[in-house]
Order: sequence, then C-alpha cells, then structure tokens
Amino acid sequence: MASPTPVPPASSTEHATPAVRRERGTGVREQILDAAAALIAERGFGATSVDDIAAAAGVAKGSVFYNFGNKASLFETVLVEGVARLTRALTAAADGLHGREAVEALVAELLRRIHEHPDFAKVLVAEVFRTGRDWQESIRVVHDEAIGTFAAVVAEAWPERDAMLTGAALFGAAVVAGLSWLVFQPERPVEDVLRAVLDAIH
Amino acid sequence: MASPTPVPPASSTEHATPAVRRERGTGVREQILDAAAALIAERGFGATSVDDIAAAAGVAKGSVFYNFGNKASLFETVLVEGVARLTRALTAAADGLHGREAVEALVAELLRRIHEHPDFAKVLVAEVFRTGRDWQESIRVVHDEAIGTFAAVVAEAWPERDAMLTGAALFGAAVVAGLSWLVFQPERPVEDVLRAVLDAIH
DNA sequence: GTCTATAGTACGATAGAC
DNA sequence: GTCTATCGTACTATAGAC
Repeated sequence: MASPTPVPPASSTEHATPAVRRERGTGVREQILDAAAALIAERGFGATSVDDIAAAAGVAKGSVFYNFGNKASLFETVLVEGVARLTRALTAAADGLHGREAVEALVAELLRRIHEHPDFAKVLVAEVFRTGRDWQESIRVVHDEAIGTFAAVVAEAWPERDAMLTGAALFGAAVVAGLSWLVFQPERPVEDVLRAVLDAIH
Repeated sequence: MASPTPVPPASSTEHATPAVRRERGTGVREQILDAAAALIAERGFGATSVDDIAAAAGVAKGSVFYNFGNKASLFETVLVEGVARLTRALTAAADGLHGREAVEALVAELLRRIHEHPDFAKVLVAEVFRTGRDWQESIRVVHDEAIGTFAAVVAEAWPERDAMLTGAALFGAAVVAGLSWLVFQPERPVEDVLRAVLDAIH
C-alpha cells in the first residue's frame, strides 16, 4: 500500500517478460537494477543520483524513470527482487535437511551468495532496520523473508526456542562475519569464514 | 588522513572542552550530535539534510557548520564518538571475566545499549560495511573497535579460533537479533532476546 | 521504449550582523 | 559562538523528439 504505483510499465500488451530466460544483467531493466544495487551498496541510497545509475547502466536517465517511475520505487525493486533471489537460494540449499545440518547449509549458502553478490548483502543490512521511509512495508517483508529461512529451520528442530529471534541471531552471525570478511579481509578463503561462523554458533 | 580537517574549532584559546562534565545532550555540540544520530538512523545520511538536523537540535544551520565544518565530518564524529562510548561500555562489562562468561556479559551489555541508544546501533550496522566514502579510514577504526571487544575475549579463551571473524559472528548475532527485536517486535522483554542469542551461539 | 533538454526545487556551504 | 540571509549547484522528475 502507500505507494500509488505511479508509472511502472508491464501494463503494455506486448512487453510481458519472457517468463523464462532471466539472465542476470540482460535487458535494460536488469542493467539498471544491477547498477543501482552496486552504487547504493557503496554510497547509500541518498548519495546515489539517478544520473549516476543511468550512466553506470549505460542508459539515459529518462529510461530509468520510464521503467521504475521514481527513484524510491527503483530502490524498492532492488530490495524486493534481491531478497526473493536470496530466499530462493537459501530454501533450495536447506531442502531436505534438518536441524544442525540445515543451519550449516544455510550459513554456507549465505556466505557463498555474499561473496558472489556483495552489493545486495550490503544494501540489505544497511536498510533493513531503517524506519520511517517510503518503502516501510517492503522492508518488513524483506526482513521476514531473509530471516524466515533460518527461523523455519529453528522452529522445526528446536520448537522450544524462539524461532524468529534465534533465526535473526544466526542470520546476523553469518551476514556480519561474511561482510567483515568481504570488506576488511577479502584475501581469506571462504572456509575460514564458514568455520568461524560455525564455531561461533555451535 | 585524506580529510584535511577543514574548519573544526577547538583551536580557539578559551573554548577547550571542560574535560569533565560531559552529560549526554548538554551543549550545542552534543545536541547536534544527538539529533544527527537520530535522523540519520531513521533516514540515512544522504536523506538527512543539515536543515533537518539543525531544526531537530534547536539551533541554526550556521551553528552546525561552525561546529563541524561540513556534513561529512559531522557524520564522522557521530560514528567515532558513538563507537568509543560503545567500546567503553563493552570493555567495562566484560572486565575480569573470561570465556563463555565474558561473551555472555558482552552480549547482555550490547543488547542493553541497543535498547537505550538504538540510533547509534542502526547507524553502525548501516554504514560500517560501506566502501568508497570520504570517511573510509574512520569506518575501519569503527569496525575494528566494535568487533574488537568480542575478538579479544575469543583470542584469550579459544586461541585456536580466528578471533576477528569469530568476534564478528558473535557481534553480528547480538546486533541483528537486537535490532530485529527493537524494530519489529519491541514489546518483547530483553530476556527473550538475550536467551535467543545465547541459545544461538552456544 | 529510449533518447535529449529543461523545468523546478532543495540542498550544502558561506558571509556578515549581532 | 550563534544567528539570518543568500549564493551556486546538483538533483529529481517531466516533456517531447525520434
């Protein structure tokens, strides 16, 4: 709610996303999203201009507004689509596993994705606890989805624990250690980080 | 380095901070810092104007620039002074304790401070992984200081583990669970959060 | 559907009175 | 040391050609 969905397209008859064939970085829309995520991760939402995003994506500024309506809803799309990808990957990684094994798989997959898509991970931790913005409702969805995969495993294996808070703690351990690694000591191998996180949470 | 320290005062002969008597929120300088932390926590650095900060602090815009030179160095001060306070509190809380007991004391104290000063905690997680800003060097100090208290305990009690990464994981578990609590289910008692974090990391 | 050009505004920073 | 008033700029968003 709240956002009157001002201009977004997808209402045209012919466009209609090819459904399959969604390669990362293909198409103007995806180029803009990738460029936005990268720039916002480094400088923050407010410090990133639409001019910069358009330039980095190799398109004109007008195209950004045509595709996303305004800057805020472009950012909302970055968040929502990014967390959907993350959740899909985490769910798949823990599929069929339970308890401790499932947690280890989730942590390993989360670290892998932080390494491969550092931009989104940075944007996520930077924005998910911010209150009073336009995209407030999306933030809650993003938060619940990101932590939900961990919470689900906790709820099933340790029903006596608080699933959401324990899930948040596990997610936080992995994400902060992962970003610390990526930003401050990227030369270390993933295995070191994985071991440190598992040592900390077991 | 990098910042030529453009205008900051404290170079005048008479001003010279009273050394003792540093109450939170007393004096123009502290009012500005508190207001800045609160607004930046909610909206982010770029989305917070100096006009807004001045209005919230009850001073004129000119006073902000007189005291801090520019917007970036005001923000840098928020970060550096905030993490110094946090580190002092954490160090004191774990003083004389070792291993598991020390970790529990650190987590409890961190949760307490998140509850009492939620603004700084939000700013910290939002900005500490951001690369390529003006205040890059300060960010590294802030990161190392915040996580260093946990890392020191790990190094002493479990020398076979990677202190920095394990410290980051522990810090991340507490801070993400703490902010999740504060932002999304603030009605829960602290004890629930503390128990969830300790359950997750033991 | 993407471009260029421009309108309108809000912002960071400074100057000068008190 | 804090105020008000103002300057110049950079930004979001729109209009209209292609």
